Amino acid sequence: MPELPEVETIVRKLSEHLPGKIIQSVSVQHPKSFLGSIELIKGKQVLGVSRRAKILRIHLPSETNILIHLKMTGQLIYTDATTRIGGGHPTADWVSELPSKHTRITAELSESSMLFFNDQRLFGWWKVLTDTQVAAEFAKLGLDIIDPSFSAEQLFTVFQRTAQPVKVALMDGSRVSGVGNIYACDALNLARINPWRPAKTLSRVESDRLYEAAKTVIYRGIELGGATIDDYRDVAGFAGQYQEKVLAYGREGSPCYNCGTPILKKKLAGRGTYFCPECQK
DNA sequence: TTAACTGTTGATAC
DNA sequence: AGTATCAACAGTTA
Repeated sequence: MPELPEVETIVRKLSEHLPGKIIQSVSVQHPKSFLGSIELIKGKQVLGVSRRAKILRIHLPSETNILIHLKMTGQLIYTDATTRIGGGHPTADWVSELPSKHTRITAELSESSMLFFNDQRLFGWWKVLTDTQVAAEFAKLGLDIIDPSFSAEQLFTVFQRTAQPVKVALMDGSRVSGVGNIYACDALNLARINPWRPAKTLSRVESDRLYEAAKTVIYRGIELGGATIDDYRDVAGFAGQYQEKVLAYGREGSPCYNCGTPILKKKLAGRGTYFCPECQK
């Protein structure tokens, strides 16, 4: 899925629509997708929507929350009365056909609005948790790479502590959150660092360069509404734009923007890794 | 036809 | 403890 920019794009849109709405009913089409009690969220009014790492959080009263992870193929699609009238909230054509074969959860909200959770591969989930339980979940995560309280210093410390390839360390959510495969490949290309370099061999200068590069590509991803390689869609069902601006990811054989050398694709820790053999030595 | 691939991350086994 | 591999699943591509 959806890495940090994709989830952030969804959070920003849902924040315009959901607060104030009442969850009138929730129907679960696939039991594996929903953990916890529907009764705890039914009739509750949405207070807000936020994000930590790649996890979306719907805040409800009484210290109750819905955490949502889209994993590889999850989608959250929002519709309301203005969607159908064709007013201020246009949606992709296929959205009117929902629920679809891949719709796993359907929530009916007040004011004729709906929230659909589609997830082809069934890795994603909704969990109903208390504030305390949410805090426990989040405690396992490293800070977001774009969190203002994260720093170049902290990233360097993360790298110093492991001999794993720097790409693996960068993508390890228990150390630092939000960087998935697409943005990791692009950040390393922008910083001109080889993905296989043992993390602890990076100099402070290189680590800082990677930190800035990662933030650059992630902010670019947010500005462009995320990357749609295959399944990711925004809440209205439309594709993002970052895939058209990728630096390395998916660009096998195309010239590196740094030096013109064709981008290679190899496997690193089981993940497709795109890099430039010349400037990312 | 079959095998390998896919944006995630937890569990498991060294 | 740290790290590498696999598995969850369905669909697409080679």
